[in-house]
Amino acid sequence: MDTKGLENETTLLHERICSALGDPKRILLLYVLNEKPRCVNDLVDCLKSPQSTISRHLAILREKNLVNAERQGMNVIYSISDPRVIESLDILRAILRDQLQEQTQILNNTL
Amino acid sequence: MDTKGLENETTLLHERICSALGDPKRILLLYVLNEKPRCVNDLVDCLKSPQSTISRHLAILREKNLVNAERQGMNVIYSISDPRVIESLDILRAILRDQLQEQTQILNNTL
DNA sequence: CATAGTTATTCGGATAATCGGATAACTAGG
DNA sequence: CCTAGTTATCCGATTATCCGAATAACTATG
Repeated sequence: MDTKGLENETTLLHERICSALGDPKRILLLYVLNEKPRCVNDLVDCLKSPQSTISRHLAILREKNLVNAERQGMNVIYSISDPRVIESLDILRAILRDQLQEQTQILNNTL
Repeated sequence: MDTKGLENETTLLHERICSALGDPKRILLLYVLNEKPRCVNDLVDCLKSPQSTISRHLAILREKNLVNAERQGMNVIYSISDPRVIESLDILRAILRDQLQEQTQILNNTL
């Protein structure tokens, strides 16, 4: 098999997208922003984390083009740039749900 | 909004699934295994990485229940346990493809 | 232009992830 | 049982990531 081309592509996929999903707060940010666009301060309130932390995570999501940042007066409004990211995460969420269900099933059978 | 429940879920999602996708070699492993089940040695040849590295990554994918391991004689055959992981990755790949296309588009317009 | 509000960046320290060689554990075959 | 082949784990070292306080940069308003 042509592992060469596939390897290049997966490396790129990781660098440009997956690495951004490698932190729980960034995943949460994406879901919160999926509800509606918000400014940084709102996100600070939502996630109850220091502003520098939020801003840094937003910078990473911005680098990967997963969110848009639009200045409105003093605020910068962040929004999801591609809803397919949520679609993708939702699939993983469904996998997790089934895994958990399977585990409790096994637990119930052994009792 | 109920950030509490969402936060718990995203934390779990990260711990149990997304963290496994946080390494380019593991992503590649998933795609290679998606073609067909393979034993560790085959994967070592495919990825051209030391056996200990491959085995460690496989252990992580196993922990997260993203791959199955089945002993067959001297070999351990690994396979994808849930094709939806690939489905999810393919969506991210599509996003990446569009991003790249958009970038080259911009590049062409400025020339 | 001084000030207050908002956001971005810098910084050092702490934690976690990854690597590959070495070794151990396991399995089949002679 | 001894050996060869396969896979898993251990280990130290390197590298990467994350954190939050402090600070800088930017924006509107008086």
